[in-house]
Amino acid sequence: MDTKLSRKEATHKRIVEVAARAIRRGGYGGVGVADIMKEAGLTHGGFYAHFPSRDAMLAEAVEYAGRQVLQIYAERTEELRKQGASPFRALVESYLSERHLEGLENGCPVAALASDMPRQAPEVQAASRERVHIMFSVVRQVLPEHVDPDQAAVIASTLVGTLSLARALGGGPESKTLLASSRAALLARYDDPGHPAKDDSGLGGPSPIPNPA
Amino acid sequence: MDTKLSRKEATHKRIVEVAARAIRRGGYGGVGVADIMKEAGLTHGGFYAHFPSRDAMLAEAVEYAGRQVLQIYAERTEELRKQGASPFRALVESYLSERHLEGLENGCPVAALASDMPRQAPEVQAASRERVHIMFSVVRQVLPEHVDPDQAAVIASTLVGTLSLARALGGGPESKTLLASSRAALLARYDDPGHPAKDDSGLGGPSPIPNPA
DNA sequence: TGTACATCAGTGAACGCGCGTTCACTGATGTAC
DNA sequence: TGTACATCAGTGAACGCGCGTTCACTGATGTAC
Repeated sequence: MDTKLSRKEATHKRIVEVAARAIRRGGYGGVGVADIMKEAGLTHGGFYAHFPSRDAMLAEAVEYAGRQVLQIYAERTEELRKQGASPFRALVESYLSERHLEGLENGCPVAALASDMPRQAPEVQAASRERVHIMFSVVRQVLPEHVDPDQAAVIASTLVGTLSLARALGGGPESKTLLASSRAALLARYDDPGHPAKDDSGLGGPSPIPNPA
Repeated sequence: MDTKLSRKEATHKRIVEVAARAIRRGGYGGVGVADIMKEAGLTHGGFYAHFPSRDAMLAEAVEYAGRQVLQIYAERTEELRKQGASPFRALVESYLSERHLEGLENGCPVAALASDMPRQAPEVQAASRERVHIMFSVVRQVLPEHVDPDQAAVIASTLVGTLSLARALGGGPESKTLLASSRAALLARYDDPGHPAKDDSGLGGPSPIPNPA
C-alpha cells in the first residue's frame, strides 16, 4: 500500500506522522503549524498545500495516531499471547504498562487527549470520538466470553482514567502503583480464570485483536 | 471566614472564582488573562497586582475549583444519603450523574483537565496533583468497610475516565448510557449489599463525606 | 466635623512576540517532440 | 538522446491578530490632625 506514494503523498504522510506525535506530546492546543512543518523538515508556507486548516490537520493526526497505536498494540499483544496470556490480559497489561505510561508521545491518543476533546472544532471532535468508539470495540473483542459486552466501555474508561491519572501524578512510583492496582483489579474481575496462566507454555485465546489496516 | 475580606481580597476571590470556571470550560490553555479580568468586571492591567503570573492564577484556580466541588458534592451526597443511599452509592451516583456530565464548568476539575495536567508549569502541575490526591482520599473515605482501601485509586480512575469519555462522546444518549453502565458496574462490585437500598426510608451510613473546609 | 495628605486598587496604553493564514515566486520534476 | 516547456511541491516574506506582561497614571479610600 505504501509502495506507490507520490512525492507529495510522502510529504503529507511525514507531516501527519510528526503531528500525530506532537498532539500527544503537547495536546491539541500545544502544537503550532510552523513547529510541525519544521520538525518535518519543511517551511511553514507549504502547509496549506496539504491541509485546508490547522484543525483539518489535527483531525488527520488523531486518526493516524489511533491507527498507529492499534498496530503497535496488536503486535505487543501478540507477544504476550504467545507467552500464554489471554487476549484480555494481554491488552490490559500492555495498556497499563510502565512503557505506555512513559511513552506518551507514541501512546494511546484517547488517554493523551481525552479531557480536551470536547473543546475542539467539530471536525476534530468527530475524529476524536471515532477513536473512542474504536477503543470500545477493541476492548469488546478481547473480552472473555463470560463477560457482558456492555462492560467494554466501562473497562475502557478505567484504562483511560488510570493512564491519565497516573501521568497526572508525575510518572513516579505513585503512578506505577496506580497502574499495578488497576491491572490487578481488572484482571481479577474480568479475566477468564479458565485461561492458561502467564507462565504456561503456548496457545493463545480464540479471539485475536483484529488487524488495524 | 468570608466576613472580613478587604476590598482587594474580595476582588482577588472574584477573579479566582471566574478563573476556576474558565479553566474547566476552556482548559488550562483556553483561558486568557484579559478574558478573565473582563468577566470579573475589571481591566486586564490590574491582573499583576493579584498574581505574579498567569500560571500562578491557574494553580489557584484549580485549587479553588476542587474545593468548591468538594463542598457541592458533600451537600448533594448528603441529600442522597438522607434518601437511604450508602455514602459510596451517593458519591458514585452524584459523580456519574447527567447533571455532572453537563455541568462541566462547575464540575470536577480533575475530570475536566486530567489529560492536560502533565503539560503544565510545575506550580500548576503541583496544584493539579494535589486535587487528584484529594479525590483518592474522598473515595477512600466512602468505601464500604469490606473493600480494600487500595481500590480507591482504581475507582477514582474509573469515575474520571467515565466522565471524560462520556463528555468526549458528545453528551448525548451514548454518553448517558456509558454513565449508567459505569454506575451499575461500580455499585454491583463495591457497594455494601447489607446497606439500606435506595427506596428505603432513612438512616444514612456511618461514614459521611468530610467537610472540605 | 472638616481639611490635607498618603496609600493603594484599578486603569489603559504600550511592549515584544508568536500564532494561523496568504501569496507571489522559485526551482526541481517530468512530459512532448 | 537532447532540447523546450508545463506542471507543481515547496519557499519565505508579509498580513492581521491576540497573547502575557509592564508601567506611568488616576481616582477613590482611609488616616492624621
